[in-house]
Amino acid sequence: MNYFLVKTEPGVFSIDDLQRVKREPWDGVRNYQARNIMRDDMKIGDKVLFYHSNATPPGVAGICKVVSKPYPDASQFDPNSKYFDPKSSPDNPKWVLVDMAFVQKFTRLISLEELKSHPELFEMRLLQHGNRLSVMPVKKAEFDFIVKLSKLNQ
DNA sequence: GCCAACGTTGGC
DNA sequence: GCCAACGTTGGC
Repeated sequence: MNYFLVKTEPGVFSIDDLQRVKREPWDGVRNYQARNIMRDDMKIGDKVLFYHSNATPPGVAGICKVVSKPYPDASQFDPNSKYFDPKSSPDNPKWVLVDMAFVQKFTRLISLEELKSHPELFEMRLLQHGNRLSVMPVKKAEFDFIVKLSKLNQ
């Protein structure tokens, strides 16, 4: 099993939204590196940290999991979507996604500040200065450590 | 709202 | 293929 982290702006789609709808196509990713990770590395059953970006504070809000194989992101073909890509076509889709399903909302948000305070997490891609990738791999040890943090009172 | 860090685009 | 201009991300 592999582990990952995905970013989302809670004003657009939050962990509460995922809990409500249970399952969601992870659409709108328009970065080749992030796409390749979804397409090539994510397998059904993989666990994913659900990160709230552009939030106050930003941080890991819970866990979701991969529940589909990669398939074309429908929003790329929709001229009314903000994710429309005129250079893509159904014959030759540029963008793929996987479906994510709700697993758990943490009882408390693990803020970016708190993540930065733990040497065990210093190597996380998320914490590297200037990192903007919205889909990234996470080490099992890092994943487990963050889950453990979520169970502490602070 | 600012700005650093990048990724993308397009002229040449 | 280079590279300047531009756009986006995301913390602060």
